Amino acid sequence: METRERLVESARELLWERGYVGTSPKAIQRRAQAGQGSMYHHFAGKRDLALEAIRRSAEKICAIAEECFATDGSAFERILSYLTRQRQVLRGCRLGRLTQDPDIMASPSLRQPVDEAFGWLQKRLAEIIVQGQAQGEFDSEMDATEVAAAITATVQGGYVLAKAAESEEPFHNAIRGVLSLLASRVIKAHK
Amino acid sequence: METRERLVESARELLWERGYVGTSPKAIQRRAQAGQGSMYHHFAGKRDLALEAIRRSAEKICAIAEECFATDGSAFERILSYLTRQRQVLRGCRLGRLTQDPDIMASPSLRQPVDEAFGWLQKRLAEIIVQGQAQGEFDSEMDATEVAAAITATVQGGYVLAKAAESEEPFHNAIRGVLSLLASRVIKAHK
DNA sequence: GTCTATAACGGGATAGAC
DNA sequence: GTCTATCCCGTTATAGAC
Repeated sequence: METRERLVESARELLWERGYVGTSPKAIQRRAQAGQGSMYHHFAGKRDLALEAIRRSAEKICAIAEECFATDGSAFERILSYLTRQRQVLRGCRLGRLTQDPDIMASPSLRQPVDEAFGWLQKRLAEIIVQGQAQGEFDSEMDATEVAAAITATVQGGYVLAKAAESEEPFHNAIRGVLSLLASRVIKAHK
Repeated sequence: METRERLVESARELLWERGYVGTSPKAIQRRAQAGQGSMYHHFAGKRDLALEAIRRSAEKICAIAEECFATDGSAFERILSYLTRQRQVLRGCRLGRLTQDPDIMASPSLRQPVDEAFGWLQKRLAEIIVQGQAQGEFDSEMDATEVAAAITATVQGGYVLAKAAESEEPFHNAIRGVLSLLASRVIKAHK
């Protein structure tokens, strides 16, 4: 891997592990096995490198989610596929953790990719719910936007509870909980 | 307010705003209008002061939740009271944000109060759900532990989504979403 | 109890040689 | 492109005077 690429990947890992405030350029360089000079040659500074790392993480997260959504199956099954996909629960969400970082939130350009990814995710889930309703699978009384937000929030909150407990259990409990609630809005008569 | 007390309250505010890694002793002193010497007289160091601040925040959060839970009303109404209580949504959760802090998670003593508070919250919600089931209010098929985790996670995740969007909307959407899902498990025949 | 001085260290970046 | 030297500042204390 070239130096530039190693720098971005190292930044992605450290942002995940320690956040923006907790990550120093020096730490990124060490992990990437690159010198000071290399980093400041390829990037204007810490912020610039972080921006690229965050953008890439946001793209990947959306791509992985879309893989789950694009499977064929009922709307419920597609949501199930997303909620039960493999995750490194105890490491948390690469994007969610950035929302707790004061420097990220203070910088519109750094916050933007995070905002867009969560916005896209909720919109996509809402679309799937609406499709399910159109096909008579889901109770049409359900507010798609609200339920989509609840699902997205459960995942993010699940990570928080898992970290607090240093255990994956509360995460999986939360996912099963929201899935069971959602399952009860599936129309029984549906095929 | 005495100096010691001002230091703890300042630490609470700064931990909320900037987290542990992002908060320096100097910043706490400035906010508390206390000198270096005062801080190191009353506390062994940054960690020691943070521990007291975190413990206090955990206690307060549990106390506020219990106020909501202790109101009379159905199980659903008590949960509703908790979920719709006044919150400073865009500032996030004092405890949830700490789970994203590498230094907090690396220190058992700093993590403990956070862990206990979330554990207590989930246990308490599960109890209320079980009570609701015993009284024929909630569908008895529901797994109380899982739904309690889902509710707790929705709140925490709602904060994350709100911060990302710099808007309270996704938080309130998520809360309404989980409430509507929960409402559909209330037995209609119940008085 | 509170103050100031001091210190060792790391963060974040610039400059210029190679 | 990458390296080393250098810089200024903030962090997290400790020491001792008042």
